[in-house]
Amino acid sequence: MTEYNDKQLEILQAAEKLFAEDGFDGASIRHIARDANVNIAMISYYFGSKEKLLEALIIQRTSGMKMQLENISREDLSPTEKVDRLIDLYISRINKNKCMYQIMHFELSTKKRILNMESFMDMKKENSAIFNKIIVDGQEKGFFRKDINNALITTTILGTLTHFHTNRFYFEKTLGLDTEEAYEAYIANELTLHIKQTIKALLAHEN
Amino acid sequence: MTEYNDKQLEILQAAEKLFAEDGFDGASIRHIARDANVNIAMISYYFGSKEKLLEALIIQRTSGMKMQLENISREDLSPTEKVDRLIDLYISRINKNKCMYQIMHFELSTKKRILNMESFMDMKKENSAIFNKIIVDGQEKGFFRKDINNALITTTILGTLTHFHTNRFYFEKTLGLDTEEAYEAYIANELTLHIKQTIKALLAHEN
DNA sequence: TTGTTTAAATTAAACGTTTGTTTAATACCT
DNA sequence: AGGTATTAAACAAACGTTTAATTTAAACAA
Repeated sequence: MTEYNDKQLEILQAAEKLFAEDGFDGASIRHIARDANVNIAMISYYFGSKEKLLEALIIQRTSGMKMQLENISREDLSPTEKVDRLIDLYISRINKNKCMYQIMHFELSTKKRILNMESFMDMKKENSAIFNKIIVDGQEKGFFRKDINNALITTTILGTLTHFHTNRFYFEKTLGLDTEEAYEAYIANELTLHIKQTIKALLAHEN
Repeated sequence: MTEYNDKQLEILQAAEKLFAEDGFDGASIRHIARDANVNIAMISYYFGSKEKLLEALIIQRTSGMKMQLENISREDLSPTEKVDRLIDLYISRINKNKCMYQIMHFELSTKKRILNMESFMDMKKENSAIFNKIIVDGQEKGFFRKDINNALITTTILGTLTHFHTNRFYFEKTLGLDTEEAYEAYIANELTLHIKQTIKALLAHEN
């Protein structure tokens, strides 16, 4: 893990906020520098370019996920409990890094961006492999049915979660989530429950 | 519905493609004009501004959904069959308007944009209401369980679908979807099946 | 504790592009 | 002739990046 000094960390933090709010193109170097209380030139000086700043940010924020997945995998829990824990992990992780995932979502949808795709995809593959191992284990032990598409389970979890966040404004209005607390609480309770219910219904045997 | 002449339609089409590829900020007026074979000034002349061009595009492309939903609602089908049809509709609609949904996803995640949010949300609410009516009908007739969060069902459908499209590059690599046809086929078969399976498992009684 | 040296940090200013939009002139068509 | 369509050119503003000069901080020698 690369070490960053205080100024660099401030730049990363300001960049995270502004990239998420305004998008990569919308957020200007000058704005980021102003928010981070540094000179514009410092960003090129430390990170080389705007693109490389984004790369550094993504690497910084996405590391550590693999270890957390492995911890769950190793714990002494039933497959069903493990799935619960997996969902909790995804939700808390996306909640904690809301901005980051907004940016990645943003960036992934533009075809042109280079964005060190290879290393990013490798990370995704590793995480998926651990997740898949847990599901297959549950299938072999007879807890989960086998006629399902394992590769798409995380897609449904992450998709539901991300779609909720992306349409935050809509849900705030229709569900009456006036405050930040109400919004967070809805995710922690209703949304979490819905995702667990959905995934477990899919995995459960039914003849 | 506003009537557009040939040139205006060409502009809208080029804008749709480029907004989706490069994002709103990333796509320049000059690029759009070049692709549409019109002078740069014509875009301001016809649509007023870049922002208003986006608004016109979204309104053009999102109209008609309500009617299709109502058609399904009115048909003489079992609640379970209706849900299947609803999912088919969402999938085909997003598939047909891939670019459009990419743009909207893009735009929804930036806080600043104005984007006629009110009328857009009204449309979403209307669509959700029709969807919800179908679910509630199925619940009252005893086909679906009642201890689920109806408001989040579309979130899971659309989220799964959108997340798959957003991470297209990842799935192409990991699932070996080399060609456009293979990608489309995977959506039409596996992904569609997965979503139907998931939603029906969630809705189904199990005691 | 001094003065000197050296590299890193920091700055203001300027660079060359590109941006969205407007203007003012011209072409087209009824 | 008269209104719409179309154009090339110009506009000011904002963009990411670089430069060259200055400050800061640490290392070292006397």
